[in-house]
Amino acid sequence: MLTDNFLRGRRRQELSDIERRTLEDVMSAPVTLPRRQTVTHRGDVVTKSTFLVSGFMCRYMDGANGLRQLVSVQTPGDFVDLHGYPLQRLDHDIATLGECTVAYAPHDKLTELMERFPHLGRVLWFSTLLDAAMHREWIFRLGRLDANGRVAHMLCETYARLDAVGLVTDGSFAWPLTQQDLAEACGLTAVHVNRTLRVLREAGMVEVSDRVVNMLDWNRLATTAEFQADYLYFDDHVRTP
Amino acid sequence: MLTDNFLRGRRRQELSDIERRTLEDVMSAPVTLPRRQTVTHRGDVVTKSTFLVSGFMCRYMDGANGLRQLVSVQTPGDFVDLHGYPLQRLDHDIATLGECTVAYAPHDKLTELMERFPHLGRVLWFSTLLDAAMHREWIFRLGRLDANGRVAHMLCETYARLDAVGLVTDGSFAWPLTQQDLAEACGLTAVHVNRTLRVLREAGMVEVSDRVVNMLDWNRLATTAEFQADYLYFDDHVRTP
DNA sequence: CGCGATATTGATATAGATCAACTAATGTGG
DNA sequence: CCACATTAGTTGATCTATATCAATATCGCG
Repeated sequence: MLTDNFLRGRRRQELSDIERRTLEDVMSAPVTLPRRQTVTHRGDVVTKSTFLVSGFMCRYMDGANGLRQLVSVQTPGDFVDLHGYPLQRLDHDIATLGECTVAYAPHDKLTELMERFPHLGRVLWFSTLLDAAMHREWIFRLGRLDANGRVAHMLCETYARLDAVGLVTDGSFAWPLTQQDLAEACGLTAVHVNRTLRVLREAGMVEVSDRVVNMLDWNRLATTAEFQADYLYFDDHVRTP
Repeated sequence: MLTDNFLRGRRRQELSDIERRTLEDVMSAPVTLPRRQTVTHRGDVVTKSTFLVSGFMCRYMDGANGLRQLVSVQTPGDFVDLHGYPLQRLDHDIATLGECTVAYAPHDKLTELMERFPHLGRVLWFSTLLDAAMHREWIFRLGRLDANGRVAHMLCETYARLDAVGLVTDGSFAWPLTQQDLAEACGLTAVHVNRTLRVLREAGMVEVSDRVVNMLDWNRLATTAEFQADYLYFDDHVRTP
């Protein structure tokens, strides 16, 4: 099913078969989006939400100097703009990184669905709050870590999230971000990201090349990143109230 | 009523009288909390949420070097840790800045309440997403603005939020944050915040002294901050779906 | 083949950190 | 009510992480 990965990377919540099936019924047929394309602009009114089946997307804001600041990277299984359902209007842009497959969930159908399954409503709420938790960690990353720590933290988080949806093999995973993208995520320049990656590589912690990340020494990388995975809420399976 | 300010600073959503009254009934009697006290720690399981009646609170994360990184400042009318309702466990610490008055809403009662009033449920969801929107802007602030811009942005946001709940008089408002706090919010050192405030003051944009902020030139301050208030969702009154 | 996108490396500049000293205000115990 | 500690703010001197500018290398692709 399309939603096989939904909440697998956000697995705290279990969905019943009927909930899962109903959610699936609400989705449009999958659509392919080309790489590096902005699909929603700040201020746009949204009436459907995008479920990311495969590929990577990102959310970002434009700065006056022309550079953008990424505020999130979305991985398969994410409901990219579910927050647009209560917000109705977006405060940032959304773009694809690599080529993506997505399916759409119209908001009016989500409303019906949540009336029938209040528990599913709280699961969806939970999912949007997980994004907020990642935002907070992102703030920490920018505010308190140096360049090595920021890049390392970014890679640790991505590893953990992709691992949860089965997209890690032998410590390595596909990664469509360029050094420029990584720079825009970490509040650094592309040049400095390049040097930072060299440091991490020469230290034997991680290799990033050819759109593939190879985690060589998780422990040292996580230490450099001050990474603690608790904010991803993977560690327990609790039913929502 | 205690909740008079609820969603006044988040005023997109209107509550009916009955919703408002029911929400009020769920709240504990108001409690006073002393200044500069951590009230919840990362990892704590929470079974009630805190409604901030008056005063300022903040949420923060500890870095390895001992410094903390603020990830949000909460102002009167905010449901400080409503996200703890779906999340059940917090990924950050919560503390008071100045002295505060709060009231608590037990989570089991919130569940009942949302079953009776699904619309109110979406309003609460909306409220937590507003925090996420502020997180995103915070990421932008740290990733793309220099020290002047960061401090200016912080002050612009606070001004806008306090204005919405009627806590601004003649362009000035009470502000319990020390320069150290502001530094921990902006990813700067206290020394540099001090110099930054001097620059903004000498430029005639804003005066921060004696726990009071005086906005002297909103336009220039907002330009310095690249501040656009749309992410606070004040501009329109739309009913949730 | 040649062109745009990406990655890499070196040289230099700078915003902000760090270290240090001092002031002013506030509180507190004797 | 004083003596002294504590907290917050201010300013100067120096250091450093990262930005900026510039050149070259590599690679996929039309």
